[in-house]
Amino acid sequence: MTTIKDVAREVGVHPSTVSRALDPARRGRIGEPVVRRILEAAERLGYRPDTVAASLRSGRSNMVGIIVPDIANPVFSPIIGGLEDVLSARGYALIVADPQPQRTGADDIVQRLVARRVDGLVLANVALKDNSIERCLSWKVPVVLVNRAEAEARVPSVVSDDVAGMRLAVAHLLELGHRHILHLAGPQMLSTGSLRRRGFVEAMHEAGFTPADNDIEEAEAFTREAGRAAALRLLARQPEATAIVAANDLLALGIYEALRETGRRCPEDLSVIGHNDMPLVDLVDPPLSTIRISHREMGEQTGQLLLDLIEGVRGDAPYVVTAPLLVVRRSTQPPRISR
Amino acid sequence: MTTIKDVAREVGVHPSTVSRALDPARRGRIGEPVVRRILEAAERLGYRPDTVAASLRSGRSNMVGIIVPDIANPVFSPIIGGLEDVLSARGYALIVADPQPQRTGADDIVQRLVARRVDGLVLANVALKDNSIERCLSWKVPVVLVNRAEAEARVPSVVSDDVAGMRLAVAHLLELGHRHILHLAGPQMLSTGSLRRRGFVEAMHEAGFTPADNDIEEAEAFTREAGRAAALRLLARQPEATAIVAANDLLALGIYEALRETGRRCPEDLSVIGHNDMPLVDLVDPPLSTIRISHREMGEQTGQLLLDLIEGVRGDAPYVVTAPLLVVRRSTQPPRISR
DNA sequence: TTGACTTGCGCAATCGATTGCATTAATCGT
DNA sequence: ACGATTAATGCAATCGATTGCGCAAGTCAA
Repeated sequence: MTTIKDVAREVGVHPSTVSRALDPARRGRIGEPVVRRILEAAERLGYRPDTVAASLRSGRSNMVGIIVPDIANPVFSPIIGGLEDVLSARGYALIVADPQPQRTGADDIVQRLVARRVDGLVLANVALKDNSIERCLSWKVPVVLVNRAEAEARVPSVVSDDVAGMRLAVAHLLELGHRHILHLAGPQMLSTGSLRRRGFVEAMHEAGFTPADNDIEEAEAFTREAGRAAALRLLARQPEATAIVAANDLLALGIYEALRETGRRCPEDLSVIGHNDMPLVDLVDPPLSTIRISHREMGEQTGQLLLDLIEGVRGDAPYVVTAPLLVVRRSTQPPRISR
Repeated sequence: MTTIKDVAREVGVHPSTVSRALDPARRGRIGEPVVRRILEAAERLGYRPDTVAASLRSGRSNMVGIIVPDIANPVFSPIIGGLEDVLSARGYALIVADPQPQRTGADDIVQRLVARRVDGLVLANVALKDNSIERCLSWKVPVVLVNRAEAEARVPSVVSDDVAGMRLAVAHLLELGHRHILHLAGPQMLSTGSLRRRGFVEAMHEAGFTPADNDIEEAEAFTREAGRAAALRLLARQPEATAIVAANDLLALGIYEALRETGRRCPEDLSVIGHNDMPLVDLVDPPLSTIRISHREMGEQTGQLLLDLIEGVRGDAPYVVTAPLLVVRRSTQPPRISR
């Protein structure tokens, strides 16, 4: 491994000069011909700056960490992809950490990442209350939330506009002629779960309806199985309803299973609309109508925001919302002529 | 941030003593009571070792990098998940890098990761020939391939047993009574593409058949669209066939589309079997029979292997294959009574 | 010509932990 | 009881780059 000293010796200058010449930002203070010779020598010797040594002295590591509950989740993986994209374009590396609940708490992970001197942190773990945020705040490490909001907006976050999304879903069903619309909500301890529930209620209100508590059922997790179970409860309670809006595609697929089990058909007997537009939901039977969210774009926005924060471009804590899109497929249709 | 010096001063010993006391491996050389006092003080002061400083001196970073072509790909994300799992359990952090073809070559990424002093590298980029491997070899950084094999087995790799998988698929179709079986192959520049094609041919041979070149068509990418196009070509050429084994689930779904377009039905007119068992293929119409591969497990094995390599536990370059599993759903059934 | 700046670069400290070697104190064999 | 080990800890160099400060030469105005 050739170091900065080797280059310095080769050119006949002091290492510090090499350091400056190699940094485009400080290159200006060095004479033009010297810079050229240094660049040339560095190239020739195959010099690669040692990021670790640089971090130690400068305090910046050019690394950011992201904490996700499940890397393989189709919601989070595109977020990671988008994030990594903008990060690497600016020379940052991304460390992904997936807290194993049984092994170590999420805030221990924050510690570990901070010990690695990450310049910033992205929190994608969706639990509404956990103290990772406090940890970051107390350590003064730049942090942004993604796919998750915080009640007191102390830190910036990037989320989909759940109210707008729910508005789209409700408007679509209303337009088809549905009047009795249910909501299969996600876990209320999770950010998206509660946000979307609120979005649903608000959207219904705007349309002049007042959903009863009975019209909403909460699934215990964002899984097909939990969706199936909750749908069974909900349908037993409200057999007259003609449509359900689910807080998430997985829950919607759970509804499919519940319908099959109870001998109903989608969309003839019940319209179902999901949320997220995850891969392949256009191929299930029936193809799922849903609200499309560009998670990759959310990841990109998160990266931009975090980098701005790290590099001090902005001091405020913006709350970025990305616009959702209605995708109509075949799981929604007008209700049967009723009564 | 409290450093090792602070702890030393607090306890009244030399920093080096603290360093040793904190490392379980070298703790033995330090007196028991001193160790206790150091541990206690470290705890009380909230000491966190600075990983960066340690890396600089020791040369190890406790980080490994993984280079993947697409983080959001349902094949790779569970691999990353499994890998991260075993890595973090042993105190390693995982950097994921996703080479943007247009921006920077994959070997540039290798350089960047090496500059960060990663202790090891996982290559998941599937192109059969690229020189990342050479880079790693020349830099002597431990590397293992995952979901990809190399002709000359210079470096260890973890792959699914494609021959066994194809054997399962072929045996299943044979057992159902199919005799004219086609293969929709993946791109042959990709490791899985060529391995599975070979697997198919070999499995057919073992069963006493000799697939003609005409029975195999290569898709240009592992995507639904490429699968559809290739399936169209293949079906036009071999309208008499009763079954297709696809190199991958996405291709199988592409076949579904081609069938729909040409007015055939699956499984009545043609049986289709995929490969990977990616999420949700049990919900498409019809539910896809496929070969299940545990990508997460592959990721875990990769992690183990890499750590062993890094820590010098083993010097050989093992070639780990994981066993695939046949999952029968509804896209395969006995052929119509023919002739 | 001189004093005030500016420009270009060298000097040396520094970041925080690790580690080979040196040193002191305690233990042992005979 | 004394030299030889052994055990426990201190010392100081080191990893490779960054950076505040300082110095010398050059520039410019008066």
